[in-house]
Amino acid sequence: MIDIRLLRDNPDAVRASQTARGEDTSVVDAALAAEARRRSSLADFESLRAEQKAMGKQVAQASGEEKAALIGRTKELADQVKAHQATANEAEAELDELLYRIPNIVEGAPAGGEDDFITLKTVGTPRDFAAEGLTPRDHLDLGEALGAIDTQRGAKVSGSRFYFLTGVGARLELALLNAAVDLATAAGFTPMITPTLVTPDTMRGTGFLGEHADEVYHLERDDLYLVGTSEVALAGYHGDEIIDLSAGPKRYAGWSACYRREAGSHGKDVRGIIRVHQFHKVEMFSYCRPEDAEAEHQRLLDWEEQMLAAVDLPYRVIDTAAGDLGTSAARKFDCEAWLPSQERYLELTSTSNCTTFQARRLNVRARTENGTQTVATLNGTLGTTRWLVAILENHQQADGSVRVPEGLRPYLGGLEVLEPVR
RNA sequence: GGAGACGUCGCAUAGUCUGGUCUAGUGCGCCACCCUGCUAAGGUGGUAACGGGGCAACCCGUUCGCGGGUUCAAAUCCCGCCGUCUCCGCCA
Repeated sequence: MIDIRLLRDNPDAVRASQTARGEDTSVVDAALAAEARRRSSLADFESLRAEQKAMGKQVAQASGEEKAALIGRTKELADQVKAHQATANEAEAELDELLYRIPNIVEGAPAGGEDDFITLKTVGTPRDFAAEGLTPRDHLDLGEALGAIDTQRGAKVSGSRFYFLTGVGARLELALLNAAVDLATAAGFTPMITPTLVTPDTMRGTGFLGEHADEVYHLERDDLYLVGTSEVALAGYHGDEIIDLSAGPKRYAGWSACYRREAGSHGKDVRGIIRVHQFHKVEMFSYCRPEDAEAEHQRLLDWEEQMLAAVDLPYRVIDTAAGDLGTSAARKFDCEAWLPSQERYLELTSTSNCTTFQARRLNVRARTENGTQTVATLNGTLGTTRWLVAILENHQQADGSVRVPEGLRPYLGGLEVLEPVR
């Protein structure tokens, strides 16, 4: 939720943000009008309520006929109070509904849609397979030969977009995620294993029940949602709290399964484990003061790049365009690794600066010199199942084996090469 | 699944039976000042959040787990929900 004061003081900034995202600006005026209605109706209610309370005190002290007369008068007042309270509540709900439809204010992201990103840098050079006289095999070919990935049985057991990681595949994922947890721990993050089922309030607070509600699994009988990322649980972690940021940002590294319905992506990335309904992820999450958020965003990006370096992948960093930002994000950087089999870049990490947007709805504040202040939240990826795709493809060798990147070897008992089993 | 107890301003607790004197008391902690040659102890005052108004001092409203209801008036009475704990049952 955006800051109502910003809307009031500088509606043009909100309009500009909406325009950059390619979204409707009329909601801004509607929200302004609702805010004015809320304030006036609230003022009406409050003055009546004050009067009622004052008279209540007289009633308490009076007795006999005097009391009966007073009660007669206060009855009428009580009805008025009730009516005005109802009006004020309606105005409040109306404003809330409108505010909820305004995504976070864009901060520095390029305007436009999905294709209008800016490439900030490119790191490493994609292998020249042609020069090596090789046609790169895709991750599923490799994974099946290594006995690492089984999508056939995944589909048999759970349907399309499900898979088994088997043998060395399972070990490789654990190695990657453990390396991510270790990197995060060394950087001062608190490792966390989080709930993957959350309440509607938690899900709504993180902004995932807006436009992207279709992406989220919902358990009807229990009214719980399966999270698409541990960001959800970590954002809710300090919900309704006043936290202490005097010693710097609070940083958590969440390890969890993630669930996505992938509605609307039929026919896209159907092969292998690029786009699946369930995967694992280590996610960085940071609570910090709003004035520190931009610098923290850079730090998260830096840790992501350290992780990519550890698995030795060529990648580029892009500054996502406004129209491609999530509801909660003010700015987003993605790291995309080169995918040899498709000769394109594939998103491996994504770090968002949500400024105060999530924290406002979740009611997370910090104490400052002048009272409390809504904090900023940020998140970023340190490792996911999808990384295996890029690791297998980029480190494949002519004989079908796969070189284990240096950074993962300690997590695989020193194993240097994954050998085909057939 | 069954039964019971509980949920109050950072923590602990009073208040709920018997609605108005609750502007929610007290202790601890914390902050400021005072006193005391150190330390300990003591004294005085302050110490929730959110919203609205005001240059400001300050004023008003909301919040006693959440949501409804009764009433002129609800921390207090009624209903529903959530959470915590204890016991029983069932299952691993």
